[in-house]
Amino acid sequence: MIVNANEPTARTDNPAHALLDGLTDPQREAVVTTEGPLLVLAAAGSGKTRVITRRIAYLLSLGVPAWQVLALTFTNKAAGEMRERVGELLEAHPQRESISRGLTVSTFHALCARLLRRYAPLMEGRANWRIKHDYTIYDTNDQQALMKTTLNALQLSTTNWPPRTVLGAISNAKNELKDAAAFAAEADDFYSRQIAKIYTSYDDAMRQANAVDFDDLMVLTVRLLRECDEARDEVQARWRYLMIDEYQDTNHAQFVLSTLLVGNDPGSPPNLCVVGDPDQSIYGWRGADIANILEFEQAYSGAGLITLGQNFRSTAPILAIADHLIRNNQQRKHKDLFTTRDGGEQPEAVLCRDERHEAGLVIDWLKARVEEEESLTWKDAAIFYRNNALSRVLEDELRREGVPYVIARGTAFYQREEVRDAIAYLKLVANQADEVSLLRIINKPARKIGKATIETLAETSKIRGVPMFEVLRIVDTLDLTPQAQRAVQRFTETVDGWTGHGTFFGEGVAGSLADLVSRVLKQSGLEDHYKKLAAKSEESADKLSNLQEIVSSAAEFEETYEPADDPALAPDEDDVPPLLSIMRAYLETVSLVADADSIDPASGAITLMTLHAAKGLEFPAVAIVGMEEGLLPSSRALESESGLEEERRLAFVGITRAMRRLLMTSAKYRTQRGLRERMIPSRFLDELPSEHVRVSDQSEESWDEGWDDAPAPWDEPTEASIESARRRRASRSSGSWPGIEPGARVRHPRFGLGTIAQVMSKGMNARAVVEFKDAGRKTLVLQYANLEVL
DNA sequence: CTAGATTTTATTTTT
DNA sequence: TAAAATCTAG
Repeated sequence: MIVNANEPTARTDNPAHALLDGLTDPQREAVVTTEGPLLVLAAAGSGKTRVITRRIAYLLSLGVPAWQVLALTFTNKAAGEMRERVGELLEAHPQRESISRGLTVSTFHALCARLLRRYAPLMEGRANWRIKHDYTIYDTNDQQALMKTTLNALQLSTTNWPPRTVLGAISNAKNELKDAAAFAAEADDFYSRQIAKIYTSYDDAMRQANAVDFDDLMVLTVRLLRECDEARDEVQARWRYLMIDEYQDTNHAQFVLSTLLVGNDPGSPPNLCVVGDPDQSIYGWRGADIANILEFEQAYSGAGLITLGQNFRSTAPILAIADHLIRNNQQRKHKDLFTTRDGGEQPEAVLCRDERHEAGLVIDWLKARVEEEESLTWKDAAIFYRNNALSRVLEDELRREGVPYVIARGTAFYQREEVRDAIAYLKLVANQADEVSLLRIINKPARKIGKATIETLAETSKIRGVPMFEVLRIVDTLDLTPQAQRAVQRFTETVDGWTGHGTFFGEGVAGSLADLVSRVLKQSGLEDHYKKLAAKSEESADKLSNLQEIVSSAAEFEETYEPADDPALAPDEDDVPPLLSIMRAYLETVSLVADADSIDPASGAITLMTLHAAKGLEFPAVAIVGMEEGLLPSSRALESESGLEEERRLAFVGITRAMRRLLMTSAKYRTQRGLRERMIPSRFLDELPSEHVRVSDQSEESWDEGWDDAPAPWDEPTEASIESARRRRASRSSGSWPGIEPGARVRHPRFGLGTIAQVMSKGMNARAVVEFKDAGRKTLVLQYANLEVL
């Protein structure tokens, strides 16, 4: 099946050498070069994972103690997979249990979270050290909530200072290891001075809440290892071999972190092996610095370089179009991609009518592939898209057709309102300084602590510099109505009941995590709240069952949880109640889940995911939808050349996931946030070599089937229609629909002249019943957005 | 203070 | 379209 250009290594009796079986020369080289810094440039599909896992197994079989080996990835899924595959490779080994004990395979973020838990006490009391060992991790939503309060306190409007934008600027600074003071020192214009001010206040609020964001995990660990000799010495004495996967996605902070973990003493160069592919760098927007990989050899003197160029994954035509596409990137060092898998079907590109047509077509295509090829099943098929919003139509259609599918959205469960509420209660129990969580749930469900009361509490907390929860305890001294004071007191008593007044011991305190969770759900009133509503709406019934699911998830976590007996990773928790320590571990895990983590290759279903989540995976049959200007490349990325090139790499990543069959689609019209728009096929489709792609235009087929309010395909956009679309959009955002009332004459792009018979709804997505005399007196319910008033 | 209705606004990718 | 913000009636 796979014909290897290089002759495979001969099998020997040495178990270590069995690990080299079936590897090409450069692959084998990468496995056995265990000492010193090494850069492995691994092209898409070149057996990168294979090399890393064999390398780890090889090290262990040579007698390197597992606890000296550290492998870092970006997702939990990648880490789990790596651990599993190393285990499989060692299956034959006589002492496989003992030689792999203590091996650390982790994500950057989880490793940092652990190191901070462990060593934070050593840093407490140092100037500006922000956190204690019982800190909370804030996710994007928490960050935004805190940023909103921060901006509010600074009297800055969220219109001029959008929280996302401000947080983005701060995140960039943190990725460069610039703290608020350093940022302020460099700020030489109004805008950056303002950001510096916000950055300072935000960090202040984070300190107050004893919380860190994702970037802080890196920043604070770097500071810890730089300033605390004890921590650094322990860590460096321990991990002697470090491997980093997807190195092209590391940012500056992660670069510095990796040198701190293993040291970079010219006298004894570190055993640091990094694996990556500049052509698959797709996280530039998150601060990934491609210089890390390009300048690796300068950063580590004497570093080795191995290039893996042979592709074992895709057929020749697929590889040919990927190669052709990526050659359009100017900022790139050319790399030869080659395969020995000759033959294979041509990739296809199809122009569809609209997103529904596209969804149906893609599903039909995948169905046909599965029917045609015996060895193909649903689980071998995947659909990729640029943004999550594009999955909706696909999901609808898949459900309608009864095709099994899974969607890679590991975070979805924890993003639900009711689940976030429950987690917020737990976070508050774990860290009472956590103001974001407190504010989230203090009046949820409603317990008569209203806006005015909360404002007084928050203000008092600000003025006195006391955590808000402490203010709740002295509510009787504040100028509030007796009712409000009672309500607040009852709330504090409830929370104190869960924590046993901070002791986590005694009567009424939960005995297990699951027990605590179910108490919290009951006594907070959250459960009752949804129980009451469950009979009325399906949504509430769902929410109720989600709450139950948290209890099960906690129980499951508890069952599989083993406290690390690892000196560098286990927090010093002799005097910490077990319940508290397991809850912290649970909250940490929950905070660090990623979408890609939920992908289960064993499920018998089509996988749907974003192009970003697809990196590192492969599927026999792949469809990429929404290959349109403004989508892929995304309109945001079009602002810069480097942005465009990153989009091209994203397309490259998508294409190179495909092993045998590939379909790319674009739609002529697409409804985005309720507005139907004319789309232009992606420039990336034009950049593909025509001799290797089968292109077809199906956008004008079977028009009578789809009787919706779409513009007719033969209506090419004219200046006038573009202008009227612009006006419609403008009037839509201002919320007014001039002249739309019963009797008004209107024109619809597909159905022509008509009269409004009845107004169904007003506002932004207003609809009306319109009668069309010309089209056989048809009466249709249409969106105002598509009507032109005459 | 609460709950629901109404209006406004924002849209990429994620640890 | 969907989420967030704002308004309104009880």
